[in-house]
Amino acid sequence: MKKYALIIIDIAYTKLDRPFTYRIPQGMRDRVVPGSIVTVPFGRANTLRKGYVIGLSDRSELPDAQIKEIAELQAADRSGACAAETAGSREDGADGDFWVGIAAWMSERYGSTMAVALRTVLSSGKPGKPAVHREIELRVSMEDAAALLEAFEKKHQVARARLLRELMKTPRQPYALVVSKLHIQASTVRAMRAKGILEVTEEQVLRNPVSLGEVREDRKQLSPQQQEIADAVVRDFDTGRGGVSLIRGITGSGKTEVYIAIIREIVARGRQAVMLIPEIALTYQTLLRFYQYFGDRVSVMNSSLSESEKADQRERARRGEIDVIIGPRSALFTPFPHIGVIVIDEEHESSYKNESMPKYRTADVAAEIARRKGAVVVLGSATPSLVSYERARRGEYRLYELDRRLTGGTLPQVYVADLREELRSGNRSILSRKLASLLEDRLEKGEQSMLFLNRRGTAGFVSCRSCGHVMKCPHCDVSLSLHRGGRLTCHYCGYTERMPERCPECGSPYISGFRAGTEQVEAYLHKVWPQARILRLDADTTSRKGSYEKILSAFANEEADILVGTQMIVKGHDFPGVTLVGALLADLSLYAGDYRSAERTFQLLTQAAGRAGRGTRPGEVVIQTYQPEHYAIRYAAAQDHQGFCGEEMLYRSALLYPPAGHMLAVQIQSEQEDAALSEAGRARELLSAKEGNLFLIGPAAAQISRIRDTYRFVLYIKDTDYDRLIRCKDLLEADLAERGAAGGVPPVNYQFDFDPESPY
DNA sequence: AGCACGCCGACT
DNA sequence: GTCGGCGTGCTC
Repeated sequence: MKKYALIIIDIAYTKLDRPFTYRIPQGMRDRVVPGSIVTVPFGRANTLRKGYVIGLSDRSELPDAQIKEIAELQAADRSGACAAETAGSREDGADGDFWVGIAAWMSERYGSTMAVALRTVLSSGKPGKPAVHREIELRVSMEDAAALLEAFEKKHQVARARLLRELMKTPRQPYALVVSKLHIQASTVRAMRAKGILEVTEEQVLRNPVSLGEVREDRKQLSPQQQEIADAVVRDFDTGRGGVSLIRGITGSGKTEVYIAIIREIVARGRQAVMLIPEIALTYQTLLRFYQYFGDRVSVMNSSLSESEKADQRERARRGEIDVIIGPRSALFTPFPHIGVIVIDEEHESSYKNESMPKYRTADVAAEIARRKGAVVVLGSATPSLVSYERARRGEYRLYELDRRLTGGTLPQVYVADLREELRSGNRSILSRKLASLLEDRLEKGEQSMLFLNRRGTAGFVSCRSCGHVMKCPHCDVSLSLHRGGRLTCHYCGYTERMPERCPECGSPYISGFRAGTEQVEAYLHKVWPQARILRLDADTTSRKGSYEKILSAFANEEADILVGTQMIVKGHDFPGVTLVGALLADLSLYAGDYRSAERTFQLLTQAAGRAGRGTRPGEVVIQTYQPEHYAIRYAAAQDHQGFCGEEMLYRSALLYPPAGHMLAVQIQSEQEDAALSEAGRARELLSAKEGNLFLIGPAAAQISRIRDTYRFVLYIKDTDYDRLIRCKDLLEADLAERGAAGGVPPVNYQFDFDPESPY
């Protein structure tokens, strides 16, 4: 029985990201194992903090007096201490070690702290975004505040004065923003709070749970094509060949049935299955099909579950009470005793890349878990990501095709409407003549249509019609967006202010928001076809809990003729009554300003086209664009994924973008612009000196050059060898640690993103 | 992330 | 002097 435990404290701070030795109390010695989550006294004040056990030891190099004792064993989440007793399996009893190993692999591969990686893996929570949002609020009148301010200034209490002055400008502000911007210590806030000058409020951050409606579906027989794929994957599992299989299956080709067939076989062999779905696409139809086969041996993880409910699911999985878990990205870390298969549906979806640290790609972590467990991975999509498709083409993944619709329906007829042409012939409306006439036709026939606008974000920015001044966030380099109730909000830091009556720049009263979007489209449609029943789906209409599902099921029940929305309407849902889909401005997503914008546009348009004609009637699609000759639009119209990939790869290869090569984005942040810039320059120097012959770009200011008064610079490193990029990351980290010891580090922060999927 | 330690200017 | 605030170091 080991006496000591090596523990990583749950603080996302590089200097603390190393193991600390704690004594295990007698009564806990048989239960504390790697992967255990514990509470330990930490620091001079012995404040109780969460920690993760990463190893055990008999003795310690430190004098015994310096070692503290573990206070509490919080959870034996991955302990494996009472794991299934199946004999002969090599990973038995070491499950905690297994997940600690995965965390270590992730922290090395993606350049995060061990604490953050362990948090992601062990508690299966949602790292990064806090569950509570703290705000500081002024609690005295303006007169009193002015008096206090004067008093503080007289006493040279500069920190308090700074904070008070800021609160007098804006009485309520996010805690994190204030503290970082004004260099205020927590103790200062606490002192002022004790005096009753301000109050710190905590708000629960709401998540929108998905509530499910009633649907029924019958069991289906697999087609020969489906059966063949299922058999091949199961064979890979049986022979121990393992690996990743990619299924390219057009919408309606029955990918879900293939997943179920594979999972059934592997579950029958005594192993468990993880079924991953994109964040918002958990459809009742999918769930029901799984229930039909696995009954109460299947469980669902979704964002509406509380932390304790999630913990319950994990516990059931660990005890072997369930065989299948369905859930988003985080369900990957479900502590099954013997994972046999991991399925990732709609593999190309962006929600599979974690946007906060560690910035992992789900398919890659899944492949690593599978490799270590002797399991298989199945990826499925109608429009596989270029990364996955290229790996399949190179033979790293196995590629399978499902190219027939099960319903026997034909592929939709796609038209491209040239908006320049429309303008030339005097049509200035949002609808091309083609789309307008088809829409008219559907309304007459009583069939349904979907119109979507692929713009990112919904609330428009506010600008002055007279001088062109755009309302911007004072702390971030972005424009503010107009929300309900006439408030302007910053999406990056949460800053809000009232919508001004007059332009702050020129005083003109003609300042207003552009709500150019779905609302405008809806109004236009209503004007032209007053009798048409229209539903609208965007961030505005779905801000209330459950309204997203409500709108979609109303449309599925044919309670409306037209559904207008942003890209969220093209994901996942199955509307048999829809025979017409219109992409109103296909170009919009082409201008996102990063190397993946063409790919995203192609995927979006192809997925949208797939929504038409899912029932028995054939569908039609109209893509409206100013650039009909752009290859993303041409190939989407032709529904030609392979063709698109071929052309896109030419471009990626020429510039060594992923998947032709690998790219590491090094983000260097500081509140001092010059410090960030010179640090970034230093990083570049160091890399070219030590590694040499690297493809370096920048440093340059990030696209959004300032967030929360923190300046952001990016340095890109491109190379064909991923491991070399890891070496670069290690090099920078080591240099930082070395200089930290010597005490010569400017106040900068590094963040790494391997093969970034969104622009910086 | 917190908290103690030590430096520096204002008030008894 | 010493009270009290603000920056710097250390945490098994």
